[in-house]
Amino acid sequence: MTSLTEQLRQLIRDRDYRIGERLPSERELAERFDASRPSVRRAIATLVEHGVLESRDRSGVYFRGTDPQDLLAVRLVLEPWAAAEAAARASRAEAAALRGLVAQAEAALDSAAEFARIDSAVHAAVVAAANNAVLSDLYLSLRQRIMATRAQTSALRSTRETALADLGALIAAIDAGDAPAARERMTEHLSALAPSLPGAPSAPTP
Amino acid sequence: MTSLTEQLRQLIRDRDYRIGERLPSERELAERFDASRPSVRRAIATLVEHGVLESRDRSGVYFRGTDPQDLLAVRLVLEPWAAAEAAARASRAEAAALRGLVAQAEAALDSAAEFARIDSAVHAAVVAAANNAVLSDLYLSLRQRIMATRAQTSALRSTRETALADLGALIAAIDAGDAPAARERMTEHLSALAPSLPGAPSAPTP
DNA sequence: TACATCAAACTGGTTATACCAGTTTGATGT
DNA sequence: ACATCAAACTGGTATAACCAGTTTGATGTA
Repeated sequence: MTSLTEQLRQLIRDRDYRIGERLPSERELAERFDASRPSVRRAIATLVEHGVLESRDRSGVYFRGTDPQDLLAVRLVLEPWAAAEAAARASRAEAAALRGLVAQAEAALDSAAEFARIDSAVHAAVVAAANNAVLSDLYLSLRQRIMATRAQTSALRSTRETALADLGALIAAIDAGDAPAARERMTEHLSALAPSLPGAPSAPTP
Repeated sequence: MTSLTEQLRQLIRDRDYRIGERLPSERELAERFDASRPSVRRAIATLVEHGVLESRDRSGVYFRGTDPQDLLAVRLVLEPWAAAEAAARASRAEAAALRGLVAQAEAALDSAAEFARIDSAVHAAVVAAANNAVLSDLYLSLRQRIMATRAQTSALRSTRETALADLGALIAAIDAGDAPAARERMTEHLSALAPSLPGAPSAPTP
């Protein structure tokens, strides 16, 4: 059973809405999802609250999109710090869970989609291990945006292998309680997402 | 004209709810605010989304509260970075708006409440000047929490004078495009909030 | 054909009402 | 004093209706 918010997010991703494009009306979405209009409104409100959609009175609901560079910039500020906090504060159970996730990632090297799912779970788990309730809530919002954005799955196996090595080093640093190393590893891992951004040079510009 | 969300936030602050305490039922709130239950539900949902409230099915709506230390820790990560970005990217108009706000703050030195309001506006303006849409949205969430928390107004005039000096230096750094200085000034300014936190030593502990 | 006009259809926002199924509560009987 | 249980209350959901702007497309005109 998937929530209506998730169904809506899925629709946005699958139809590949462009920024500023209008979604179907609330009434049509309700019919399509076989739900009531208030329920659809609630799902829309959630995504509006998280900056994914924009609702204009008497006009329609529009895809707001997210500037991938803005998103990555915020992640590069929050997540390395979260990793450092996790290294300093993570409980034994949280550390064990992180190691388990890395093992799962290794087992999922063959599937781009599955690997991406687990990678995402690692990020969330690191944030949770930082033990900061405000940060955890903020990250929920970031996840909504990350997931509504075109999936940045690493299509190449070699890319996934690099990512796995990054994650292993990151979790090892957290496990060892080495905050500076954890911060550095997370920064590296996230920076690997930059080249896939629109406008990033695939070859040096003259 | 105040929004229902704001009225609700005000209620929470004025009645000084304790963490975990239950709010009146949706039906009672609707009657009290002279609004419909769906409208009240929408306001509640907003505050739930922002981590201020928690809604338990068939039980009630509860004040979730915010750990002031967690909140300050997140602000100390995001806002100094935002200040640095603002220094690097702020437009002439944004810089002028910031200078205007500082002038307003100076004029409001005599009123603790008014000074707090302007100080809050300065933080929001600095974040806006960073020109990062994701950051701006996240900060909306932080503001909800900041405002729902017991107002940390600086009761003493001397404290306000110190804060004003901090702000002046901060805005000057942004104006000059000096990112490292802006970062440092924001860190200092926020750190001044720490001593008022519960558990902070008012005198050195032996 | 090209264009201005305008009415009808459609939009999100709001309210009212009713029902559901668990939870809480307090009166009841022992 | 205590266990029992029915009634009141809770948030979650659905249906329906109305509002007032927006959008759209058919219409009539030049």
